Amino acid sequence: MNSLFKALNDETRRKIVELLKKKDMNAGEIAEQFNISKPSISHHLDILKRADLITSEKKGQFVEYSLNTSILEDLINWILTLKK
Amino acid sequence: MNSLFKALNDETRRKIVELLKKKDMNAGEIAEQFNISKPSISHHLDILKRADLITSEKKGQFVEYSLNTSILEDLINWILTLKK
DNA sequence: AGAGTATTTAGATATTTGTCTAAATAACTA
DNA sequence: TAGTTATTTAGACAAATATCTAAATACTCT
Repeated sequence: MNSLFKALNDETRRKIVELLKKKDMNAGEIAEQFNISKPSISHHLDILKRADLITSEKKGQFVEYSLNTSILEDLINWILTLKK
Repeated sequence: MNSLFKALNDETRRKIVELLKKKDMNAGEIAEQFNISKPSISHHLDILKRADLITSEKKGQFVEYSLNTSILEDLINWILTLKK
């Protein structure tokens, strides 16, 4: 739960997640969408991956990232317990 | 959205929110539940309040805090857009 | 094998954050 | 009014975080 909230507590990472909702993208394509260096984006991707919010797959020299929506169930359930 | 994720990105604050789900509590009662100084708890309450997750009402010399679940709608909606 | 491209790792740095103690503010009580 | 209790504000500090550049790794292609 901690890693999930931590991962989403950053505007850049939330935007990455929103991008990946539309379609899978490789690291370079993701980085293009931001005015942030590639190493920084790589770091954000790592945090999202540790939180299980995204998965990655090596495709030749590219690394393709995909959204993993199943983990969001946990988040929704936590929130719903608060709303009774 | 930013302040909401920031507010929830802390174990102590999430526990405060869970406590307030059960019943309204004043600042001192909340602080009793943690091994953290009262000023620190006061700071956490301030962050939760800025995120609109809780409200406060002065009652004599006490300040009573309540959970505001309506703001959680925004959070759920954001998550649901990701799940399509 | 060597050059070029994609991505990550390492190390540095400035900012943010959670915590503390001490002091200030506010309200009750004798 | 003076003392006590409840809470917040102020200021300091260590740890965490987002970012950068430079270098390393991994893959492609001629």
